[in-house]
Amino acid sequence: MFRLSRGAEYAIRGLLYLAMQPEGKISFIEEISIAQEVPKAYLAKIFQTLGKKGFVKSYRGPDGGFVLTKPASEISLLDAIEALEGPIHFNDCLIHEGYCHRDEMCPIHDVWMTAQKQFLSVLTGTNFTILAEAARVKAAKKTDRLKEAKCKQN
Amino acid sequence: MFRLSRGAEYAIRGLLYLAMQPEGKISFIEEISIAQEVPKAYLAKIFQTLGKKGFVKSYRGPDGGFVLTKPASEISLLDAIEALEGPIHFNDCLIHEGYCHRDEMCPIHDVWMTAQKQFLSVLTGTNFTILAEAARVKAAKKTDRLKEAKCKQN
DNA sequence: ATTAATCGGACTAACATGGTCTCAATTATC
DNA sequence: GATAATTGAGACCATGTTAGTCCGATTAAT
Ligand code: SF4
Ligand code: SF4
Repeated sequence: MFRLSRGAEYAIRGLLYLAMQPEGKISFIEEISIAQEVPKAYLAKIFQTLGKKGFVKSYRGPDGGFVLTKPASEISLLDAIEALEGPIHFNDCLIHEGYCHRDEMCPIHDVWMTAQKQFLSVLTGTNFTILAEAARVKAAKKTDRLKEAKCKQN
Repeated sequence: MFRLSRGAEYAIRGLLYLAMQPEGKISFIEEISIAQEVPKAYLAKIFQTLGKKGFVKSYRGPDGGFVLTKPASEISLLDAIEALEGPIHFNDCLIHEGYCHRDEMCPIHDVWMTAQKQFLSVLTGTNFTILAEAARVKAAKKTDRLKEAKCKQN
């Protein structure tokens, strides 16, 4: 179906939130879920798998929560997605050479290969510092637009 | 899940088969299903939707079967896939501008946009004459390899 | 009439998705 | 030490999608 799962989408939003916090600040699930508009219970489950995969560290008890375990620059968008969805293969024949016995005579195989390669390179080329920075820029632009609109009203 | 559905895979194989036949030759389901290793009954259903979408024309009765309605060069890989799976959107926010109200402040949105654009351009850039030609080249190479191997044995 | 093919749709089993809910464990604070 | 806030683990569930099968109706060539 070529569509990002909801779970992965939420994982990305969650990690992005952490990446935008001051270094080392502990954020708890409710805070993230409200800011990023993700169902709290679901987000909690997602962060558990994110924890198991080693992207976040958790603290229990009051004032507990989550922080990133690595610098945001070392977590790519692909990492986040694959943590939730598992490895990406556009078609079965891309799981490994010879998985589909038709691949050596199949002209479609190669198309999938290049398509997937390009796709993955976009996702690996984007990490969470880039995203956090882009978010700040976009937010600034948005407030600019709002100010401008207000100006015109007067 | 970012994976091609079985149905679309079969549709592509079926269309490729038709594209490789001499112009205007009628092929029937069983023939295609054997050549392309697709479950016959399933392929039959797939060809019905392919018919409704206007890619193939059908003839009933004995000696009936299917032919392409347009030149193979005018059917892109994307056409084939979307005929079976419906339109492709990597993420909900790509359905249309504003579908996700976060898109104007979301840094991830733009990444999906470029990723999807690239992906679609690969699929639209590949049509069934290209594929048919590539198939012939690959087949030739394969028989070459076999001959070579036989040579070495002696 | 027989036969070979598509047409149309009902039906199914298995799996994936997108959650919720509950209870247990941990820990800061009073 | 009691309380409260937080994560941890996992059972549970409703719904939708996938990948088919199967059957009876229709069409047309012989
Ligand atoms: S695209 Fe070709 S190689 Fe890949 S699964 Fe389909 S038939 Fe096999
Ligand atoms: S990527 Fe951003 S804009 Fe797209 S659906 Fe997720 S939050 Fe919305």
